[in-house]
Amino acid sequence: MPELPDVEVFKEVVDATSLHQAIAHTHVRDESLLSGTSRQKLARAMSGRRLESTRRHGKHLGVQVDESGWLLLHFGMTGAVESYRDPGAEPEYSALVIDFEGGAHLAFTSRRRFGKIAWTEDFDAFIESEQLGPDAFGMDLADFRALIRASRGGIKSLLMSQDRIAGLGNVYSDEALFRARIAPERPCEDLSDDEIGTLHRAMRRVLETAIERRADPEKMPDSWLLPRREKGERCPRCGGEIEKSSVAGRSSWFCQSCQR
DNA sequence: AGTACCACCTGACGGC
DNA sequence: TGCCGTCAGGTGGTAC
Repeated sequence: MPELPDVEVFKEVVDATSLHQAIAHTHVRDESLLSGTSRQKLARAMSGRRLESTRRHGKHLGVQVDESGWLLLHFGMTGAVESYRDPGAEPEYSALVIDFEGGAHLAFTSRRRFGKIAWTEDFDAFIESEQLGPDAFGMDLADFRALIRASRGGIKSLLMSQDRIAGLGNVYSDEALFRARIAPERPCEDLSDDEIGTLHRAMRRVLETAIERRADPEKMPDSWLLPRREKGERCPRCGGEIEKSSVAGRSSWFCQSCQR
């Protein structure tokens, strides 16, 4: 689930609920998610300190812990952050729980356990070491055009390549392509400058709208593809049948007649 | 460089 | 009801 809009919403949750309170305890519930750090290291880095700010890059969320460093969260295919006050309300599948003085709690969950928890002293260096491309939102048209012009493969495959452009996953790359009326398997080199411009605008619009609507699939506009990713569904534009095929190893949904 | 396939892990859903 | 196969919005390794 968590692509750029979802992670942006998680960032807002942390910002609204969990900053500037002293950390009483950090509980690592699932050690297997720790990457390059340990239970002891995390506890030492975090206890008594405060969460000061957050940053998002693509699908990664960074939470700054005083001057000491950054807690880095990646959500995999299932995962979320949740804030709550009643200790009995700890969510199922929590992998990391932070207790604050004053009674609030923040949980990072990972149902399928594809999530990742890391620690770094330098956020930008971490992003670089993960070989992530620029954040999809930070790419202006010139950057975006240069990226596509430098690529050979299919456009959807490129949009999902986190090392080239970070943040889009299967669903929102399908959505941007649907909006721009471009077929997912179109080779990058075939796209006209106009199409690249249209796709850039479509991508930004899709991400903005999804964030505004709290990344909740139920709340996406009727004109979108997202509510119709199912066999037998019809295109909201032309009424044609929405099709599914395997593109870049994932299930892609698209309209054969609108998208070229 | 780009892609295809498998693996990781757990749960939901449809078919029988 | 219950079992089984299939699929799920991410990523990493490997092989071509």
